[in-house]
Amino acid sequence: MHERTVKDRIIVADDHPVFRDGLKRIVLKQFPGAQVQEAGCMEEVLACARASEEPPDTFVLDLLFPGLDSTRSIGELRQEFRSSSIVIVSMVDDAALIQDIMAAGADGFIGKSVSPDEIGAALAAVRNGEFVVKFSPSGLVPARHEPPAPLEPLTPRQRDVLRLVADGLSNKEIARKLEISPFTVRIHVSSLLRALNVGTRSALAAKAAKAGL
Amino acid sequence: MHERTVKDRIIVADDHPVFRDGLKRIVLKQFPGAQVQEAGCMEEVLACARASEEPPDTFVLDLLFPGLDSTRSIGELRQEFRSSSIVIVSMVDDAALIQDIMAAGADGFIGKSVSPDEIGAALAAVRNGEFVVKFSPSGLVPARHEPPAPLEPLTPRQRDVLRLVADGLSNKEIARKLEISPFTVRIHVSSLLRALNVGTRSALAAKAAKAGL
DNA sequence: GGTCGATTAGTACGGATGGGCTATGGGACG
DNA sequence: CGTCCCATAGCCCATCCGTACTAATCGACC
Repeated sequence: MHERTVKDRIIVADDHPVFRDGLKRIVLKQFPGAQVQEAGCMEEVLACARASEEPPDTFVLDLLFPGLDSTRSIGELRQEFRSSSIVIVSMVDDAALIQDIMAAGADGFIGKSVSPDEIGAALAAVRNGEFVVKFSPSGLVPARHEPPAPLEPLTPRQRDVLRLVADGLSNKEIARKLEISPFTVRIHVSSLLRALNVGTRSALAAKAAKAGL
Repeated sequence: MHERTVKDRIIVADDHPVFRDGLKRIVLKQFPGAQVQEAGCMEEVLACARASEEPPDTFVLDLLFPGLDSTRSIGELRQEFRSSSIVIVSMVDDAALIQDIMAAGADGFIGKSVSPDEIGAALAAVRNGEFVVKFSPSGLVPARHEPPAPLEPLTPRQRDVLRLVADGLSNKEIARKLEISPFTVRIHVSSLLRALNVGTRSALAAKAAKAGL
């Protein structure tokens, strides 16, 4: 199928220059004579790919926009360049996302946490007709994102009070600011202590501060 | 102040090998004779940093875990290595996050989308004593450094107490933990209130939490 | 209409907090 | 040796904090 063993054309796309450089070096090490073209966005990728009569041999693409747009772009790329290899390199290693990407027509998925040598090997494998999914199963980048969550079940007034507690104001000061009675402020503070499951006003303040107010 | 012009020690940390390689190359290009050590996680960073008698000259750190944990780690690093430069390199360029990071004691913030040359220039600027924040392709913003020095003049014992205050512990509990008298704890708390120029224990907790303690 | 939750307001009480004061011992620096 | 800073410990006292209990108003929901 591929007679052209002399000069591979490989497009490397990543919006982060440093990473793009790194990927280019990996590719060149793996395919010494290859013609590597760089792109910083999807438009550049398409422009590069269409610039030549012959389709590129391999796309090495960062997940520019982690989301549904990506799978869509991959699908379109697969439509237009049926014989090219498409390898996605990405920070996130969410199993569902990977499945979507492979289903969209990618030939390989490689996590950025994988070492350069392994990335090179994976590229070679894909170039060889294999389908490769390779990322860190350990849990180095589980992309956890819970900080903005714990303030959800609070009532609007509770959030008002919490903000001011986090500023270090006393109940009396908070009362003046909100134009309510200090007694009422205490009610809210007490309910906040229960709601956030802490025992002191200071823990409340710390928790609020850490959660981004 | 720095007589050691011959051999800088620079620690480059990023959990993504490819990016780490790229950063290392940038650093070596900017500081040709430098001794560059690589780390893939915070533990390795600390191990490297403590391995030598002399503190490292510069830390170049990826935001390993985008979130509050990072500011905390930075704060601790700043505590332990007062004279080192700390430069954070990160994908995200959220203004609030950057402010938190600088407040936690970093000397510079650089987005990964910035070109290698500009990253090198920024590192040189920081090495030169400047504070640099650089992310959007637009420009270089020298950071002001009055507010970002909140925890510097504290005594070790004050920091001990502050950490526990930020956890929401009462004076009595802190006394038990530190095995000192509650009266003594109050002394430290009072001094902290004056030192950090706040009026309440809660403001203390919030400030400590924001500063990454 | 009845019930529930959110918000408001109050009283009473025990414990925690923070300022001001004094005092001792150990290092560091000159 | 004197001085300064840090850490320790204690006392007095005014204030603040948090809980418990009661109670009124309002809107939502059944």
